[in-house]
Amino acid sequence: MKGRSATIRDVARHAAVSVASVSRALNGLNSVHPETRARVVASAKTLGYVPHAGARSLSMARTHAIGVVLPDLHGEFFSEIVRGMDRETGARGYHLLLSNMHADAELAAQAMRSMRGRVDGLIVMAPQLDATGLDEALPPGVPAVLVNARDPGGHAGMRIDNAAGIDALVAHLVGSGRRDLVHIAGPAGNIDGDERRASFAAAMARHAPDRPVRIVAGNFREEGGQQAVAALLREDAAFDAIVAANDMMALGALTALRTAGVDAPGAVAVTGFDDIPLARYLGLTTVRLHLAEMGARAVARLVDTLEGAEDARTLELVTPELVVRTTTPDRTSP
Amino acid sequence: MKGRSATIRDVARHAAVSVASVSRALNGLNSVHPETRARVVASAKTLGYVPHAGARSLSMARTHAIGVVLPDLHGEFFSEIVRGMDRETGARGYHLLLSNMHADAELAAQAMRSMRGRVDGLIVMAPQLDATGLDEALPPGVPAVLVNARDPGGHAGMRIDNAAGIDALVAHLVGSGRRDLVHIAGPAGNIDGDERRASFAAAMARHAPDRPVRIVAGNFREEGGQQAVAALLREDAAFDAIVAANDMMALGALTALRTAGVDAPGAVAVTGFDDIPLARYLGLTTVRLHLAEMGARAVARLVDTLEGAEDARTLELVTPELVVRTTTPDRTSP
DNA sequence: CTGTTAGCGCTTTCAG
DNA sequence: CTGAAAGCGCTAACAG
Repeated sequence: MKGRSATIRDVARHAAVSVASVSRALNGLNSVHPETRARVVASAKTLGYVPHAGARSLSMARTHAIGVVLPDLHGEFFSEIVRGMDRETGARGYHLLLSNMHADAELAAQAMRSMRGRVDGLIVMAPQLDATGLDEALPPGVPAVLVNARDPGGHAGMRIDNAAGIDALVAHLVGSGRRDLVHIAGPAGNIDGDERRASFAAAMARHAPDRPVRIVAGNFREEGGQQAVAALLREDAAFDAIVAANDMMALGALTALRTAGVDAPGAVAVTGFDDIPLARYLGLTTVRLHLAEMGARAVARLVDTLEGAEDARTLELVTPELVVRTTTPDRTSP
Repeated sequence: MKGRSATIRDVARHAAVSVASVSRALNGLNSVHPETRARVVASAKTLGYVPHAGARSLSMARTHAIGVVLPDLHGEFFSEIVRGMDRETGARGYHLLLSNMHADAELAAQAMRSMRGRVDGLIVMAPQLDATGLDEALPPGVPAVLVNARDPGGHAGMRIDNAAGIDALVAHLVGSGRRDLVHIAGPAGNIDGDERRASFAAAMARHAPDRPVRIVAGNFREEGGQQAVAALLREDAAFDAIVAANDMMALGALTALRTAGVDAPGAVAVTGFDDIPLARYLGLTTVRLHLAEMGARAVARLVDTLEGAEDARTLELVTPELVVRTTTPDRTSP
């Protein structure tokens, strides 16, 4: 009951023209007699003809699809990025082909290979893969842009500008009268964690050069924030602001502070990083990432190079936006 | 500098065999002399040969990809579903091809057509498309499963079991000693909103047949919950439990109640629907949707039919899970 | 076990 | 303006 769907040949036969003419007519080439085109279009419609994208791709050596290799769609993070990519991809007339790559580098390579002939370019989100391991995995001749990779090597790359984010936070804190900031770091080895930690030191040097750079360990999780505060309190440290490496730790810090009887935004201000939904709800001052925009930019750059533009194969940063809420009240004015 | 990547023919030449043998060797067909296979594998490796998936698909009439047509990746909702699909899809050796369809039915149809020859099957998330409009849009001969569609028509479908969710909530409330429940409904016209409203009446009939069915209008947003409570308070209604059609409205209701001086979980219990992250944080009793599981099931069913199994082309429901937290304290025991 | 030969469905010279 | 024919890269009979 399901006679295979009509091919271009069926249409040609029905319209009594050659397949070449059908192709030309349907693709809007100008060298087609109006009447011929009309006949073809009519035949196509009555036969319910839909071009076979696969065949078209093979013949044109162009799939109009871009592949995305990512660790796991887990959490707000990746889905936001993918959302931005999906958007841009649709706007440019491309498709998105997803493939999640499990931590293992070998599987990652395989995931990429399996896309050859299916996509025109690749976007790789490989927090764990380094540039060289990537070069081996990347199919030769396939343009790629690396998102959130430690080192894009000779490829185009997209990253969050952690330094700018931390700098904005520290500047804001110092500007609101805070003097003794301490940073709750992300897990060592994590790209963003590492960058934010380093950036904190740099920001302190710039905005409060006379103050010491205090950093306590964390893990990006809520408990991490609580434990960090506990440690701080235990050693009786003096501090009036906490710059957590992400929102979850900031929340943990906030609750730990309050349950310990510390006047949370009053005596010690708290900032996060990411601007997760909960942050808005709890009034956490933080930094918004514009993940969707980053995804969109990745696609835009890739498509541009696919369509002939020369890409600088450089690392492009997307700047986070400071979002001031209630956990960092101003102290400079009475 | 980028000599086109090696084809099967290059490998054949290099290994001094026919392309057929290369194909057989590389695809693990048994009818190949071990030594030949070894030579082929070696040649493939030295040439850096990666099979061209597109060509393979065309020849085999099988893409091993499934297309997903969805409104927009916005919010926790869709990304969770897509995540589940991505998982299952990877496990089954398939790829996911995304394509977001803007509300317009014509564009939706186009999105689906554009996938012909690119995918073996389709998963359509079309809250707004009805079954008939879908039948016209669906490429003929392409198996599809509809997720969250009002009426799957003659297709396979997946949906959240709203009735089961509401029933569990009402049973729990009545079981904890509540008598006067009121439902804050979702926007009229929304599938889930409508179903939950109807289910509320049904659940009341079953668990508290002697009580009236009270329903106030809402819109799935936080303000909707606040306004609903305001209206309730204004008319001096007597109620000891609110069953909101989703978590956001439950939150709105909760805060409205509290700012109005009502003892929130004490005098009136509140429940939501969805189990968004915020719900856990605020201790909201609600119902968890298992969205990822739904996505995975959709893929599983589709792949099964693609691989020959007979699908019942029926609507399959995924049951939500009651999550009791602190907004519904027990009142039956002192 | 291996090679030859048709295609898969479409685009694209190259001649009319 | 139109048609015939040669592929795109790979698989799958069909003969050896």
